[in-house]
Amino acid sequence: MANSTCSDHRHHHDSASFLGEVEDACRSRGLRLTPIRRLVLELIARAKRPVKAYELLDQLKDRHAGAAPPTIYRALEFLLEHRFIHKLESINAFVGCHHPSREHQAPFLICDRCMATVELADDQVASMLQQQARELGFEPAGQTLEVHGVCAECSAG
Amino acid sequence: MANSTCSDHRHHHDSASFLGEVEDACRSRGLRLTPIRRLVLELIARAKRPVKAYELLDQLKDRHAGAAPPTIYRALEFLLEHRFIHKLESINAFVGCHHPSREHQAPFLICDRCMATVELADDQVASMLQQQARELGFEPAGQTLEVHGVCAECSAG
DNA sequence: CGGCGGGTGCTATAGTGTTTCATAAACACC
DNA sequence: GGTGTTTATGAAACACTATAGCACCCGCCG
Repeated sequence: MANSTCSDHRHHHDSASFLGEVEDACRSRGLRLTPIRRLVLELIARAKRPVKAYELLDQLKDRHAGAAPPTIYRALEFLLEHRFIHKLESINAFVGCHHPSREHQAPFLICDRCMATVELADDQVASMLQQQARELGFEPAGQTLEVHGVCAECSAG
Repeated sequence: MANSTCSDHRHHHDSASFLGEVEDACRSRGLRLTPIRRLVLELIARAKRPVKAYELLDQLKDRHAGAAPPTIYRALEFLLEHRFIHKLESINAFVGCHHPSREHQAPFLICDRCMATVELADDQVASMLQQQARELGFEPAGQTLEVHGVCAECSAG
């Protein structure tokens, strides 16, 4: 399973267009996509799989000597805050957001064999959870929806 | 919000009955609920909130000198494997399972202010996700469903 | 007896994330 | 342009989360 399964709606399939989209978003929202942040985003965008913070750090060091854990975590914090990337909490890794234009809390499928992931386009699940939460007087702010299992390619091969 | 919101179906509300349920389950399934495992389960059951591994370790040390990280993690592994507890991946903490008898992948509400949690009884969300996954050829094995936000009590007070 | 398997004790280490404080760059305003 | 404020970065140390590896013990079974 590649990191792109659906072709029924527009979202970036290459890192270049993703970078461009984020740049535009930052310009129009007045956000500062500093060199470090851009580099980190680029590393995430280029990876075909979720990437871990210290992997990013190692790669970042090549292009930015002196990078330390806070360097990476600050960049990740920024990118997360503005929803340019997602954190997969169950594996402590980060992926680019495939629909950065829309507000969303997308569910992820995570293959435990090859670590490939798919971000589902579905909103329904998140809405249902929000509604259930509100019925209990709980004001929802964010969700983590992650399905582990084995992807088509891995179970075939 | 207390750690018990629904009254519409049976589940344990006190740690004693929970412990009993788990003991029964272990007896009938031939599992070894060793003293350490039982202690850890008891600590989790007594807590009103999700508990972190090293909190458990500190508490365990009082009753079991020489306990070290592996001690705790082994016990947790056992309890997770047999679904007597859940791990909340987004906060690295553990809670007792409120419906240990049924197979389930329950969604959790997690209050970011007071850290209280609710395990929803709902199956629908998990089923929907499973179905969506299967339609993509993905064989689901387990889910992490966690909603963060602010609970009724915290937004009132 | 002897060996196997699961559980435990213990040390060390890997992996993940944060605090702290000092410095520097960008921005807002007069 | 200067000044004050906010925001980003550099750097070291630290805190938290989790696992590896190996020795040992004990119960079980042939």
